[in-house]
Amino acid sequence: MNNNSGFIEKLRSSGLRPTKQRLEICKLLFDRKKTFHFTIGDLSKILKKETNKKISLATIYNTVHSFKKKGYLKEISVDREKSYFDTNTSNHHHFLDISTNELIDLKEEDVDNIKIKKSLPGKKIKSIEVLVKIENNN
Amino acid sequence: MNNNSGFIEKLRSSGLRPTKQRLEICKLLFDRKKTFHFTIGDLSKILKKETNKKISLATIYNTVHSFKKKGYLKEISVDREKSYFDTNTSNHHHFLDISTNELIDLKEEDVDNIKIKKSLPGKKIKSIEVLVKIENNN
DNA sequence: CACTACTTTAGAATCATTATAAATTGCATG
DNA sequence: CATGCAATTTATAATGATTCTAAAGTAGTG
Ligand SMILES: [Mn+2]
Ligand SMILES: [Mn+2]
Ligand SMILES: [Zn+2]
Ligand SMILES: [Zn+2]
Repeated sequence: MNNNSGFIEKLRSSGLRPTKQRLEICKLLFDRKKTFHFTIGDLSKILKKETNKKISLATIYNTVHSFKKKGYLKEISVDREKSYFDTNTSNHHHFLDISTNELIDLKEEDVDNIKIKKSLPGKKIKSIEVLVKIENNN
Repeated sequence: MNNNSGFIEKLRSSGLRPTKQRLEICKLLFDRKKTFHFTIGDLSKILKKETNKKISLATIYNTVHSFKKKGYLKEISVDREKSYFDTNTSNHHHFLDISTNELIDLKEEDVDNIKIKKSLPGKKIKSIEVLVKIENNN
């Protein structure tokens, strides 16, 4: 979908220099068809396996955080001891499979539109997200 | 609502000895009309202020975790860097005020019943919870 | 009172994340 | 393409919330 020079453009256009570390991480994160949900620990392991060049852990943290700041990643909090990042940055709902700890996107059409009948004075709604915890049958 | 001897009963009946530390924490957590959402840091501060006896931090952690295990508290993950506990242990929805970092319960009638139209083979739904992020108008 | 298991506690250990500061790299400029 | 500078990477140290440890204290039982 996105080729290497696509990523170079993307990074440049948001004021990030296209270093080889960032490009490596871009390829891993964004060169796929389905949403990718990961923790920084996951990402670090995958980078170790799938890459010959070694990227320092500090750089992985730095990169994920700058991608988040630029809006290329979204952080999802579903469990105290795991912080997930999501390549799908739109507002969307999730299954959380508590048997495997896996996050799965729900599509627009999988969930009825949600109406919140309460409002608080001086406050407006910024986002509405549903988390559906699932587990193995029996 | 719940008096001291009520708490003693409650603790005994779930196999927890009613120590003065636990009773102190019970009074603070459960002797109120509205749901209480707190972090362990919050709780620790409040205990320091509102109590003359000093309860060690380890005990606060121990107590909150055993109350959670016994089903008297529920843990809510809405932000990586804060883990909230909730005295409302039912499945329910929340506002999260991102201007103040405050969690607010939504009542049953505040949110339409949610239908999930997708299902995964071999998996069943355990809970459905909505998080509505709100912020100050302008 | 005496016994035992449970609980509390101070302090140490852990571990994910962040900070630091020196070395390296991208890139603009001439 | 050589130079200069800011951005970036990196190894390492620091941080801080949580958990662990093991010793001292306490509740319940008879
Ligand atoms: Mn958890
Ligand atoms: Mn956050
Ligand atoms: Zn997602
Ligand atoms: Zn609540």
